This record gives sequence, C-alpha cells and structure tokens, in this order.
Amino acid sequence: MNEATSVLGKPRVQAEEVQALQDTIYVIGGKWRLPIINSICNGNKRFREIERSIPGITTRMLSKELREMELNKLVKRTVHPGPPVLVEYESTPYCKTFGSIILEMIRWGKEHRDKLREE
Amino acid sequence: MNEATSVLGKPRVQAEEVQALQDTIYVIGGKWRLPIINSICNGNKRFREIERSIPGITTRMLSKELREMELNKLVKRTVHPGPPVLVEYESTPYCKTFGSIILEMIRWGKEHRDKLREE
DNA sequence: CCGTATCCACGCTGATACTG
DNA sequence: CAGTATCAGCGTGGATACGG
Repeated sequence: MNEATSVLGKPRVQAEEVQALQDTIYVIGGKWRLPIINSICNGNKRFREIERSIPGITTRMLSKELREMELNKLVKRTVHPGPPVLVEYESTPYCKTFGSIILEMIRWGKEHRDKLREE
Repeated sequence: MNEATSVLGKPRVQAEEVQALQDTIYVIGGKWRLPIINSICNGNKRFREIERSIPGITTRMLSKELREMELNKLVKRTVHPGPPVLVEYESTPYCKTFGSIILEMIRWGKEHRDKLREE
C-alpha cells in the first residue's frame, strides 16, 4: 500500500492516525448521523421530509439526533411561528465538512451493491 | 417554503445514494470494524499486536469482530502450528476497498482535532 | 502467547401511542 | 406537521476465569 512497512517512527504516525480515525467514528457514531447530514445537505429542510428521505429511521431517532446535532452546531434549527408552525433545519459549514466522507461511502456502497446482496 | 425543492429526476438519484450510504454504514457498523481494518492494512498481523494498536478495544470485541470478518472474507486467518502456535491475520483485496473511506476519515479527524477537544 | 466463555450492567434502538 | 413518552429487548462493553 505504501513505501515502507517498517520504517523508524512509523508507530508514532500510526497512533496519530488511529486516534484521528476513532475520533471521526465517534463524531458520526451510530447509524443515522451520516444519512441525516446527507439528507439535509441535499436540501431537505422539514422534519417529515427528512424522515421520509431516510428509509428505516423512526421519529424518535430522528428527533434525538437532530437535537444533539443542533447542540453540536451540525444543523441550524429555525422556527417560523404560525399557524401553522413551521420548522426548518439547515446545514452549517461544519456539517458540510463531512461531504467527502459521505461521498466515499456512497461510492463504496454503489460499487459493492452485488456483493451485499449475497450476504 | 414551497414545494419546488426537488429538481427533475433528483429524488430517484437521491434514493439510490441514500441506499448506498446506508449499505456502507451497515457493513462497517460499529466502532471497531474500521480501526481493525486499518490496523491490519498497516501490517499488523498478530492478535495482541492488533489489540495494542487500537486504544480501548477489548479482547472480547476484537475476537468477535475478527471472527465475523473472517466469515465475510474481510480478513484471512492462518494458523502456523507450533509450538508455539502462531496465528496471522492478513488483509484481503476486499478489505482494501475500504482504504479511501478510512483515509477520508483520518483526514477529517486530523483537521478537526481542535474542535473535538472542546466537546 | 492466543484466544474463548460467562456473568452482569447499561445504553441504544425500535414499536407504539400520544400531545400541541 | 412536529415532535415527546413509555416500555421492552438486545447488543456492547467490562471483569473475570479458563483452555490450547
């Protein structure tokens, strides 16, 4: 894969990378975070709209994730007083930093569609 | 906001991508799969070696993951009869297809190191 | 050294129902 | 439409002990 499998100083670098990898996994932890980010980045704004765009998610999980994501500045929540009351979720610049990860994962998923059917 | 958020043909494409994304998340599900793949792709072969290279993992979790990963052709397990008995884990071509995802996640983790400290 | 087995606690998840 | 409440189950994780 790379130029050197056993060069001095490598373990140190590896440790850093492992840490970075585990940090990232922690942040996007769970099954729903990335699909939600993807949905919002694709322009979905309303709660039910987001919900419908993600197969399998339940109201409770979406609600929980959205709440936590708002706290972490991953989404912006705006309430337009009604009636009828209207709530909008928007992606933040921080949210968009996940773009390349999501893209890579979509690419992987498409490429391995057939393999997955077998499992 | 009105109805016209969806562009021609977009929903269909989105649905495919959401599915691909969720497939990928399913395959790499959990906190340990990717770090283990990364460790083995980095040349770690022995059980304890892999274990030590992943902060926080327990013997039980590593054992469980490795067993399942062998079934899914993600790793190749070889026993060199001893004594002492020697077991080696090696990455498969399939395993290596996760490379770009892992790289992207490491990159993300490094870039957001500071932000993470705050949380 | 290389794991497997068991017990136990806890949090995440899902299903369902209900409110404003 | 936009959520919250409640209950139950299971997977994950830690501790510990044991076997090859």
